[in-house]
Amino acid sequence: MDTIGFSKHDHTVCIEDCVATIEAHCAEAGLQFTPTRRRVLEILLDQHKALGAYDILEVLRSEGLGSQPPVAYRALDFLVANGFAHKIEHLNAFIACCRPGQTHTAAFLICRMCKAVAEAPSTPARIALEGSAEAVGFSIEATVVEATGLCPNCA
Amino acid sequence: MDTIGFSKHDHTVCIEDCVATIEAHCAEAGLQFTPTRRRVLEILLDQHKALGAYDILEVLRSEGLGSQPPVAYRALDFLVANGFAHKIEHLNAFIACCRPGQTHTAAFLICRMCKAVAEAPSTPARIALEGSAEAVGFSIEATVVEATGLCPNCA
DNA sequence: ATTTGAAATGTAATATTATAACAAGCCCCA
DNA sequence: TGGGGCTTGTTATAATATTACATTTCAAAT
Repeated sequence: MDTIGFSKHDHTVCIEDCVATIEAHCAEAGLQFTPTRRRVLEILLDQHKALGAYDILEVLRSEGLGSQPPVAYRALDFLVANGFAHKIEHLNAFIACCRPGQTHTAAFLICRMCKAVAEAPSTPARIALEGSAEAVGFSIEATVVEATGLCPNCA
Repeated sequence: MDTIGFSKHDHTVCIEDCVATIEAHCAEAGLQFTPTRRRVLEILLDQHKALGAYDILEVLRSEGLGSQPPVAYRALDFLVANGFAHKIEHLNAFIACCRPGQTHTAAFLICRMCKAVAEAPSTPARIALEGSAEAVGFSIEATVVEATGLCPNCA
C-alpha cells in the first residue's frame, strides 16, 4: 500500500487504516469522533482528490446525515482544526490528510486536469521561508504550499 | 524607499514607480493598460494589504468606472495574468506585485491581525518542492506559498 | 440519579466570492 | 472600410461560506 502520491494502492485498506488511526487519536485526545465527522472523513478518503464542501454536503444529504451547509462546514472545520484534513485554498476544496496525527506543514501537488491532489513533505519549503520571514521580523504560524501542474497520469 | 515587507517607505513614490514601470512594460509587450486596469492597480498599490474584488469594485463604483463584478474581476484577471498582481488564495484577495515585470514564483507573509501582506522570495521554496514533485513524476507549473502569522507591528 | 454546562446539531436566512452569457463599442490594420 | 480581436457594459446566476438562534446530547460533578 502506498498512501502518498499518484500511484495505485489498496484503497479499502487505506481508508480503514486512516479512520482507525484517527478514531484512536480522538479517543486519546478526548475529541468527539461523531458519526457525521466520521462520515465526512470517509467521504474525503474515498477520493484522492479535493472535494468541495457542497460535494460532501450532497453525499450527506443523500444519506440523511444533514442537509444544510453548516453541517458540512462544521465537520470539515473539525477535521481541519485537528489535522485530519486540509483545505486546498487554490480549489476551495478539502482533502483528507494522509498522515493523521502528525503535526506537519502541508504542501500539495494539484493536477489541473484531474484535480488529483498529492501531499508532499513541505518542511523544506517552510524552512526556506523562515529565513525571509525572520529577516523582516515576521513570525510564521502556518504555511500553505500549493503547486499546480500535471500529474504523471495526465501528462 | 523600501518596497518589501512591513517597514515604512515613501508610498507615493512607490506607487508612481510601480505604475510607471508597468505602463512601460505594457507598452513594450503590446498590452492595453486601460484606465480601469490602471486604476485597479493604483487601488491595490495604495494599500499594503490584500483587497477583495468587491472592495475594489466599491472604489470603482464610487468613481464611476464600473459597477458590476465582472469589471473588477476582469481588471484583476489582467493584472494577475501578467504578473502585476497576485491572488492571495488564503484570503480570496488580491495584492499588487512589488516586483512587476520579473517572472517569479511568489511567496507571501500574511499577518492574521492586520491583513498586511509582504511578498517574499519563494524560489527556494519552489526548489524544495521540485524534488518531491520529480520523485512522483509531477511537473510543477505554478506554486503558491502563503505563510500566516504575526507581522512585527502586531506581534 | 440529577443537575448543569460545554459541545454538537438542526435549520433558516443571508453574506461573500465568482462566473456565464451576450450585446455593444473601440481600434488596429489590411 | 470593414473585419477581427480585444475590451467593456449589463443582467443574471452560480458557488462558496457564515451568522444566528433554537434544540439536543452527553459526560462530568454533585
